[in-house]
Amino acid sequence: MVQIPKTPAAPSPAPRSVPTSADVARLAGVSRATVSYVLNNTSAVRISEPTRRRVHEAAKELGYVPHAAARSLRAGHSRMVLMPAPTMPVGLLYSQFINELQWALSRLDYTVVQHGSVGLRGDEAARAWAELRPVAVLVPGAGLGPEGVEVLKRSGARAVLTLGPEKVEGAHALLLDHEGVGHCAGAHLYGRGRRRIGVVVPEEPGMGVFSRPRLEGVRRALLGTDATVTELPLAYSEESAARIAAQWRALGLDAVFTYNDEYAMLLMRALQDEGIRIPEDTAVIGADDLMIGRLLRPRLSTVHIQLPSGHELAELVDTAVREPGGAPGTHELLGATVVHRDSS
Amino acid sequence: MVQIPKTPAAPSPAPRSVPTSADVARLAGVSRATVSYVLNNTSAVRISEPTRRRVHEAAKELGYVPHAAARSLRAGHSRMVLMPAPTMPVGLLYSQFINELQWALSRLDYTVVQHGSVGLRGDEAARAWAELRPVAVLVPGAGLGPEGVEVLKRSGARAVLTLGPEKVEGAHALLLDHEGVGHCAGAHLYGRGRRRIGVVVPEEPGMGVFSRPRLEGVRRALLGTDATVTELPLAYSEESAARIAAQWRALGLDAVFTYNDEYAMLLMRALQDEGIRIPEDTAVIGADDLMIGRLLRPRLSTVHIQLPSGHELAELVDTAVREPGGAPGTHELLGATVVHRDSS
DNA sequence: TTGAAAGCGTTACCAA
DNA sequence: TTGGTAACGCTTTCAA
Repeated sequence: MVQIPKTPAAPSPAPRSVPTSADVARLAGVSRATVSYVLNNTSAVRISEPTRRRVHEAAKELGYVPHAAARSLRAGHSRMVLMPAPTMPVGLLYSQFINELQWALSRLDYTVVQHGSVGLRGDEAARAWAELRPVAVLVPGAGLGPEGVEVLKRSGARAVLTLGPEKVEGAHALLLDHEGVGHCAGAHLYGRGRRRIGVVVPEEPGMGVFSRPRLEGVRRALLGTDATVTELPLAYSEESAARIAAQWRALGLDAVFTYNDEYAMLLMRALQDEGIRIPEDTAVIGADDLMIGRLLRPRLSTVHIQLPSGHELAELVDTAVREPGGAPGTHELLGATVVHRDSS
Repeated sequence: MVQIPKTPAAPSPAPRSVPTSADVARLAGVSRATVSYVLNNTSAVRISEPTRRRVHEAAKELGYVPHAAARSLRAGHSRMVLMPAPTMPVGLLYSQFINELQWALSRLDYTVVQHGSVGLRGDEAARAWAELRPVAVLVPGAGLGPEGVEVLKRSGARAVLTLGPEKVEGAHALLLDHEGVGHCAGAHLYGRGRRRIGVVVPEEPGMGVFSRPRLEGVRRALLGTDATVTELPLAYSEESAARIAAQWRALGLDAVFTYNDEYAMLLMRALQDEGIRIPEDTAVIGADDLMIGRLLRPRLSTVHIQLPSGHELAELVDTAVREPGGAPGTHELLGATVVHRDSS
């Protein structure tokens, strides 16, 4: 490898300034306008075939790539759909959903961008997003308040969608019914004859928005029955699971809802290592219906959450963008159903 | 909820056009320049305290958010670091790494953005990224060719880093030594006395770039020995795993390297369901050192990959941005080490 | 301490 | 069929 001293007489072409449409125009011997017409296939004007070719060749030769910022500045809008990048490791279910959504939105000619907003609280994050002037913002989880929505709309976002446990004023909300997930699990365990029911509450910060409603759902399902609910704080580590498992017999629980399948795997392992039999001594049910649940022995019962398909959600975004007047309060409740396997 | 007919006399303020710095200036009774000075804390110029206050108040009242595109258009550069969003579900290891990286880059005042480039092949993707004029591009995995790098650099990217199995001309490369991972695994199994060694090759499209070098690494480790290597095509589904497990005794293997821990879990389960004892009949080793490996019984041996810390990588990006001349060929080799548990 | 004006790269209108 | 030109929102130099 040749080390380059001071003078950039490198083998690779010297770092020229980046080519603009003006450069293309100059090289092709036409005006900037013509370049724009050709490269955008503008149908309103007809450009002669030889000219088109010259423009295309010039563009290719220079390695011209249009400047998105300039374009959207001129146009007054962009086709960017912004989502915050997940700030914590996210399950398979959700990451598949994201991919599907990105694909569907690309088909509709949107550019999907995940903004790495770490360490930004609520409104700061909203402002950071707003600087990019996205045409739509899709926020999973909680954390966006009504003020945030307002900031985004004021800065030109034609649609703000939330996908989370609670409705946010001014935004289209897709309600993930975490409370319903808990309710499902609780009702299922009760129906299987269990009465002393534990509920795992992850200790990882930020999970509270999801875990609390799930817990409440269990409580509601068991309201007015003779069943009891016991909270089980659990960190995602073997030590934490072992600690709980060691007290298990003392706790006297005959069932546990583990928040999700990943925590289920963690806890089941610890329980089995303690000699607790599943489901005879303790029934276990998870949530999210991940692949690992099917691979556990006994196979894990779980609560399946009916996420919208990426395609549906993409359509929803597109509609909201095209008709910003359309009842911003619309919301859909996403269902939960039990998948009964062998662990309960 | 009030349905809005035609006239947008909504309860929420009518969708005014988005406020610009000119609007702020008008409301505060100053010039646009002054607004810019105040909001950017420009030190070269001293603005009286009362004026500052008026500007800040006006900005807050209008909900003004600066327009990033206009700013970077004028400035001639941005602080955006672009990464392609992962196109397939990604392990815990990697997603934690991404988070750490995003955090570290934010600390250095970069905006991190993951671009959802689905269905775009190599150079198309590079062009799409180039339109956003990122100051740096970080590409995990394969798929970016030298032409792509050239496009990005020509459009002003001051640093292009790849994090993958092979070096790309013109880019800083962090080499993930997949071949070394396979070599580790192969050497380990051989050292444990195994001689008929299977290697799982995921059938999912796009994994070939990673799985092939891992396979080759095993081959190299066993070169010149009496051990044999058998390729085992496996899809990430229970059926596929069951199919392989059914033929297992006929295959006569005494060890298997499962590409990673997730495939290990899948295959181990199928083998155990067939009554194959691990590690007595067949030793198993995975890779990536995921949490699930510790939860399997027997505990899974695995190959740990030494990823750079997010902080280190962020520094590397920053350096590359500030000194674009700095030997674009630099590369680091990231090590792999065996974590020996009970499955081998 | 503040204001006027130029210019970043694009596109769209109007004139040639 | 093509070219000139203004405008998008912002920063910055120069002048007042």
